[in-house]
Amino acid sequence: MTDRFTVQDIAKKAGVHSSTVSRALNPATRHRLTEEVASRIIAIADELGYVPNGLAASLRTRRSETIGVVLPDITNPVFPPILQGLEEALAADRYVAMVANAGADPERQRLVIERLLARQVDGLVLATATRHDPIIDHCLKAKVPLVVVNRGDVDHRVSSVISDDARGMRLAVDHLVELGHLRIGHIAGPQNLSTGTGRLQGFTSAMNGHGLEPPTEAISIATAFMREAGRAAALALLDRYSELTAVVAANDLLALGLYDALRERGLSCPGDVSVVGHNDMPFVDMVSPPLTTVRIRHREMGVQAARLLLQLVRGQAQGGVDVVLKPDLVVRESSSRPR
Amino acid sequence: MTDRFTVQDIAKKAGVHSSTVSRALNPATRHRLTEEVASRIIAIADELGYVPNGLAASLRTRRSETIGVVLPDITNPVFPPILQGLEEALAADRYVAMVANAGADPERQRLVIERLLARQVDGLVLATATRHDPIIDHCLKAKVPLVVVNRGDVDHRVSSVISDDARGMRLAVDHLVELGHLRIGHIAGPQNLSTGTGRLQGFTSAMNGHGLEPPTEAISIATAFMREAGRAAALALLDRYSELTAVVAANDLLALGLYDALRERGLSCPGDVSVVGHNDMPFVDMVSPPLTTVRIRHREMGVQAARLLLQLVRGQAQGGVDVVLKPDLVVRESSSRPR
DNA sequence: CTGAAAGCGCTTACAG
DNA sequence: CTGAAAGCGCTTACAG
Repeated sequence: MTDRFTVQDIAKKAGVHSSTVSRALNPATRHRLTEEVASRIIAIADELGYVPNGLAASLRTRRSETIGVVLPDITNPVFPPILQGLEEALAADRYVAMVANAGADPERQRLVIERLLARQVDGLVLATATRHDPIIDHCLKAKVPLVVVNRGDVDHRVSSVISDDARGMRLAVDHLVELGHLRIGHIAGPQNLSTGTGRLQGFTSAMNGHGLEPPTEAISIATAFMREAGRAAALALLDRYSELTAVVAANDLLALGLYDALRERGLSCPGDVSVVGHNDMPFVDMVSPPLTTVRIRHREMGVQAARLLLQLVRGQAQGGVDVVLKPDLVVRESSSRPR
Repeated sequence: MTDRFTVQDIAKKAGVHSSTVSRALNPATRHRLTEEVASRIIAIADELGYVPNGLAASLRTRRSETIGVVLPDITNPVFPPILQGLEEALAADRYVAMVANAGADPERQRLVIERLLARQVDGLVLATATRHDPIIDHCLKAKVPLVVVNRGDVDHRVSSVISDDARGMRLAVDHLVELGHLRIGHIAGPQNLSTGTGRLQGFTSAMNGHGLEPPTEAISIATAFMREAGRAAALALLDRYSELTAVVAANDLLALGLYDALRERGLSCPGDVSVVGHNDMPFVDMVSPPLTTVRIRHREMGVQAARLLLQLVRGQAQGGVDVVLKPDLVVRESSSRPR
């Protein structure tokens, strides 16, 4: 923020008033000026390399054209594509994203959101939402336009972009049942996240749809959507439900943790245990064996979230809208007929 | 940006002047007030849920406490850890990152940077820099504090945080030579990027250090640091230098493309060809075979970049400083003795 | 220790 | 079609 040129500088050079400069530089008001005056002003601005002070403009117009994005963990490979889609759709409307990695701690998340609000973001995208998140209440009270992405708000107080988890789990279970599996386990995600509960419910009802009733020991809940937590949950599962011939993991990271556990127990995949993941995150086609998984279009998720939010910001839409993306099954080599 | 409370509102409630409110709310000036007045003001601010307008403050103080981060492609797995480190170190100083995905097109990059400057970022982190990047001149002319990350500026006009590529390639080549390899190929990165040239030079001099002179056909230059470009460069390399027993790739994405090419040609790794990558990006320990690679501490890279930039912003340092990170070799299963 | 005033750089009703 | 004025919400020399 050094000594840049201002509308005043240009006004002086052009021999006009600063308000005229402002009108000339704004495409929407340019037509109200004499052609000659407008082009003279623009020429001078170009010559000086004038860069408008967006802060001053925002203070006056009360729009910052900035969106805050709150992530729990940017190194989780599902978020970069979401961010890519978000950023792309926002940029098309000259919006810019302020990205903050807030971790899983609600205290820290609240602080991060406070900072974004202090910077006058026009709206917020939360990828951190838990099922009944008090932070959502907080945002709602502050009347910030808000969209929740990847994870939904069970109370439907807010717009969200999520994947159809019931469908995703049905695809996974149908695939395994078609291959001949009957004793299928599930490594579930944390039950305070909608993706955790939604996929667990989806698993159970998909099993029921085939007349199968998974025993309680078939379900192992991981403490986090992370590889290490997946490994721990998988070890427990393998120990107490050793008859299983296949496992559906609530996401790919958990599936990779399951791979680790299988290796430790000397079990082969898919020989001893077939595995299906969820997300189709980058590079799971390269792991050994290449992972069969449910594909979610994360980039699209980001694009939709940006559109939803921009409509909210402009008052062109109401909150409480859910965009539900349709996932597909990608069959690779981690699933085969049971022994 | 709705009707929030302002210092005026608080001043009225407290029966003081707005400047007194400002002083009470700023920890650095609070001590100049009577204990009683200060705490009364703070209590009222808390009660109203007052959130200061950072835009107005920035306009006045000429510091936005915002840093612009320009990435070529956030879905490239090296960037999330860099971003994580950046964001973490910035947040510690109450700074926030505006992240823009600019792609590889210089025109678009320039536009993106212009937008960030218009929003009055206090500094810029560029992960997009080419070896002699005109955009760096542009930023220098605009006098924005600037740090280049991951890729260096060959002209040393600007501070950068990079990895010691000569050392990295030496580690890779030494490892292969120790295993008994003599005919080693190199899949190089684009030669307009410092990582492309630096690693190619590093490869050649490491080979020379062992009295080996790689023939011209041992080097294949990829058009981009991407898996598909790696595959294409690898196919060309395998065709024209079929005697090779090992390949060093300039990064892991290229190595994965090489894996694709080996599979297509019916060659095994490490049986027929040993492979060493560069970066140790997430999950290359899970691919088949687990990739031997040079580990760069990308998170640390982001942390250092943030520190360097913050010093620059505060005038506590000059530009033109290079922080060079020391990489290590991680031996996995893609490298073994030659047949 | 506190107040009153000025000003950061824009935009936009209001005149003419 | 253009100008003059006011104001967005802060902070900070300057008084007293």
